[in-house]
Amino acid sequence: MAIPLGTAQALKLWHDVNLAQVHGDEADLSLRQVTILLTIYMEAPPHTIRDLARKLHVSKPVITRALDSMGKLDLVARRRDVADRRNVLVQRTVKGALYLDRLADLIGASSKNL
Amino acid sequence: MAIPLGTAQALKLWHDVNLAQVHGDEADLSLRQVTILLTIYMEAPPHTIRDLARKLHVSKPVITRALDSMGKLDLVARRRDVADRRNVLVQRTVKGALYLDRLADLIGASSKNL
DNA sequence: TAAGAATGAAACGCTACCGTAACGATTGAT
DNA sequence: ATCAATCGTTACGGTAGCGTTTCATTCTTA
Repeated sequence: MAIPLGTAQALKLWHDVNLAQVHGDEADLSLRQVTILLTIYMEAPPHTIRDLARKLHVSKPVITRALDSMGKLDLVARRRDVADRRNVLVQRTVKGALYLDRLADLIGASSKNL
Repeated sequence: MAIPLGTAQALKLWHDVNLAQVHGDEADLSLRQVTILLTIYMEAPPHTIRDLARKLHVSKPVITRALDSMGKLDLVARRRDVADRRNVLVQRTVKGALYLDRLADLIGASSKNL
């Protein structure tokens, strides 16, 4: 982006995207959940519960529960680490990728009419 | 903004802002709540519960409860309409304006390092 | 191999949100 | 003057999130 967003533009962008999310039929995730989802998809694996908790400065149960919820929605998947069976590796799914694609589209589209 | 956001940029922006929100000590509002707050501050008054509900495509109790929560935080204020005492006019507050200022700053700052 | 550390999950109590339905207050119409 | 319509709120039952603490499993190391 060439020009950083001014106050009014930033708020309009935020408003438009949020409004579309509220309108839409998508499951609307909590702030923490989206952040976790984005971290999983934007940073390089492997992602363990502990790593995610540390990155987001939240407790491990927060991550576990968020993965429970998003797992039910097929947005992420869990897998035991075969090397160290204490670890759980969080993995991406097709539905999760699609979800973020749509989110990105929404942001991109909203950014066009500022 | 001169150049609309690409997929990776959009998601990075979203991630960074959300992460800052999760880290921060601010009360993190729900998706609906922020949307309501933004609507109140960006669109011209008067704002009634019914209008807000219609704009966001949600039921009136959702608005009432969101105003309850945000009212406790002094982010918005309620006032009876003197002309038609059935109506409640939703009004802005200093704290609400500051909250959105900080949000806008966050978005603006994040938009700089894309 | 036995003791300890580390990991993720489960349990517990709490708070808060949602959708639907019912309600009191106020206004407008007949 | 009533009766119906409108407005916002409250009540109810249900779901889901949070923080903290506790637990079972697995690995490490002494």
